[in-house]
Amino acid sequence: MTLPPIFSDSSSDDLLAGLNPEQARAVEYRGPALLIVAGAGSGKTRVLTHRIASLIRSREAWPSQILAITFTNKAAAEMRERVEQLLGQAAEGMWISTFHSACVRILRREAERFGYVKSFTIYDSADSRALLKRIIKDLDLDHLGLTPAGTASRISKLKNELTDVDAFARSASANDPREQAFLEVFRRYSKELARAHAFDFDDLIGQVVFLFRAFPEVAALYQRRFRHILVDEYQDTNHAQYALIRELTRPVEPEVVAAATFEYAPREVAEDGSIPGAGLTVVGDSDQSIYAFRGADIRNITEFERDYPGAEVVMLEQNYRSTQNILSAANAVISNNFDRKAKNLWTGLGEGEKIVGFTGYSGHDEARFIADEIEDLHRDGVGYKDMAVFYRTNAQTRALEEIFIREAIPYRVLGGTKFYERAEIKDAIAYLITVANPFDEYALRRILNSPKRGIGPMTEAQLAAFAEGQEISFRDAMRRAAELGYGPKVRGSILTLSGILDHATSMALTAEGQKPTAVSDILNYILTETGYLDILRASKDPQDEARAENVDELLAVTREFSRNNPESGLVDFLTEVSLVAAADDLDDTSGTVSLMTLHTAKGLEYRAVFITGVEEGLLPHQMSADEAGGPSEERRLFYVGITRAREKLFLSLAMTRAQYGEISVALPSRFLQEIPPELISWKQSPGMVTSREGTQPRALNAQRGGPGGGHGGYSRRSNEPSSSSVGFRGGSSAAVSEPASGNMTSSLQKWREAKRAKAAAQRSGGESAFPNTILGSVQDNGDLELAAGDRVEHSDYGPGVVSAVTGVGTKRIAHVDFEEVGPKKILIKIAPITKVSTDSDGTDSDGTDSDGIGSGSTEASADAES
DNA sequence: TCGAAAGCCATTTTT
DNA sequence: TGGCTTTCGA
Repeated sequence: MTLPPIFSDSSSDDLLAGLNPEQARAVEYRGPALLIVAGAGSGKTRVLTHRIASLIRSREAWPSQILAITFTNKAAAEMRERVEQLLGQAAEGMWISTFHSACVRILRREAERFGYVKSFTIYDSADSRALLKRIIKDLDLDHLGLTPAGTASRISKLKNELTDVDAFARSASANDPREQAFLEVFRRYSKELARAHAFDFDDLIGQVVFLFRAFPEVAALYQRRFRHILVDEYQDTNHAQYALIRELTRPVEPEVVAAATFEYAPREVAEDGSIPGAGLTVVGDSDQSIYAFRGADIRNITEFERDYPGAEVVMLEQNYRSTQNILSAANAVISNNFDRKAKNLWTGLGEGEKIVGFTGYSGHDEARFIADEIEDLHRDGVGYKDMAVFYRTNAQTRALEEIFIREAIPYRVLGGTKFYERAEIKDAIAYLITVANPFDEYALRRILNSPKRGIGPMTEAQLAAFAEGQEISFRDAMRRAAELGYGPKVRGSILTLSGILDHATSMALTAEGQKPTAVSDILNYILTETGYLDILRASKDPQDEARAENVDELLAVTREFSRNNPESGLVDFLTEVSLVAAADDLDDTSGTVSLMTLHTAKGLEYRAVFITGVEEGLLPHQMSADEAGGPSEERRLFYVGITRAREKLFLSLAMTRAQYGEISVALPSRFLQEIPPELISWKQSPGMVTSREGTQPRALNAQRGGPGGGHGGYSRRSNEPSSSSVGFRGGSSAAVSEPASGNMTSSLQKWREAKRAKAAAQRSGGESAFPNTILGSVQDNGDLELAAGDRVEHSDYGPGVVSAVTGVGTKRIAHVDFEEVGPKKILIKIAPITKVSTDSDGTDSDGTDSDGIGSGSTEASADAES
């Protein structure tokens, strides 16, 4: 690689070139602790990489004395690359990785100190949950409201606080049966993990902290090694991670220095014989803290100056990413969080285009809008890879994907149902784990009968009992299956599998100094010998074909891995696989639109960003409503989403959304109203979609008839001038339980009156007829029963007679002949209608089943998803 | 032991 | 809506 001359200059000046004064200070400051408060898009990665390069170039640290912690592996790789670019050489020996990867590295080295094999298994959350499920079932404790997910999250929280079982047992109240039941599960869980030589995600951090505390001489190895520690996204660290950093930056006591034998040349030793603690740099932005649910403690960053007295603080407030309009929206939104330190991002990039808003009738409608805009942008020269679509929940991808496929828009979903979560992939991985870590009985049991080889639950239980009785491992029990008096078929199955595993294990063994066997060879051997692939391929289940392809894909992944890391073997592969993050499989060269959750979006940026589902109940999410700090965190999440956009930002929502096969109705998010209206140009505003009045506001996403009936805390703002000037707050409530019996003439008059009033209001309102506020709301008719002959009144179309009803459940569609506008089809559940009278003389409908396609008269609100 | 059918249930974000 | 578990029959 040829570098411009400036990069080979040994002076540090070029590292400051192009930086603003604050950034430069953050690069140059030398002292024990530095906090960089980096607003969104303020160039923190640049500052961090330049700082590392500066430390190395000035000889204040060797690359191997640098530890940089990032949030994802991708960010780590990128940072490494950028530092190497700055230095013009490979900066070998730098540890740039995530918390989890760094801890695994330490644990693998030190595992044997506390009785674990080096090849311990890493349990992801799904594995943990599966284990807990089993334990709860075994202990027969599910009646006390103990769910796998619930206990998993509670255990995770405890571990994040560095509370292990014993510590918890001390504080648990002895006379609360539920507490005791949980303790029992927790204890068993810890025991099973240890037995399987496995760590869960939280252990990876916590165990390192315990290790350091229990073995000061081990801690000293790392305290001595790392002279500078840099932590990115510090606002999302939890207590365990905080403690880990504290341990790593602790000075090494003189007596430990004296007693230790270090394998590297010692770092400088102070006069008193100690080794000073490492310098710490943390970077973060409390406005972007979005992982409190996972135990992140915002105080780690807000109280940094207290934790590290004398720490220098640098504020980066100039944004280099977004246009002013986008930034103003972001600032306006986040300023609604009361408990934050004021901070104002500014940009020199100019005003830019307005934010585009869109309100769809349904999730599909919204998706179609997005697809159209993406195509427009693409025609205007914006590459697909420069666009991203964000959503709050993974379930929202479905509608988007359907449209994207139909419109042939290349896209890629990050995270979500991950490749490694598929059953066939988990099976294959379980085989590899069984080979790597013979203690992991759960992996072994998973593949015992997969592919089907006639070893059912009965046989499995017998083997387990035999193993326990003989005090041997499950694996040994399999080897001695002949002693169990099975029929020839079962015995043969067990022994064959056992033999395959033994051989695979011998393949994986590598002599000292020898290159490890390629993972692909091991996997290929297993898949061939067990017939796993052949059986999938021969299956008549059409899904098995896809499964076989997935397994092939995994084989390709292993080959790729061996090619890229010829020095790495089976265990390294398994480690990498367990620690992939959603954002890691982002490929910048892919040329596809990226779809991801708002959480995954953190740290990324795109020229054009679509934030979808900006609705009450979704963003902010329902679940966050009664969590302490929940609404604030949701707002930060929205803020993170907004600030990912460089040039174009689209905010969209849907008035109805298919959820669990039901259609539910939503209100626009409160966050929308926090954005100054002049920043948004609505292609279709909520007001345009719900341009009707006189219906009961009702947030369908809120629990119907639920406690409080508070509609998810949404405070309606329909008393604002724009909507009250409509002047029609009709008494025609949507309370369908009391069908208004009325005479037609007067209701028609009333309707015309209302229509005039509304039109007048819109004329006088001009542009602001569709401001960024919410007019009315979508009506929910619940289970309104309609039949042919019924008279209804529609707030836009006026009175009409039902000619037929088709569809079922929430998707029932009424075919109505309106007096004013003729025949229309409307979705009963959400149409702004009221039943006026029931068909009394049994008028039968004609053309009962004329389908809506092609008739062109299907009202938009009937455009519901199926 | 296994497959199909039927009910049931949950649905936030993730290293 | 669909993924998952349970149930039932072979």
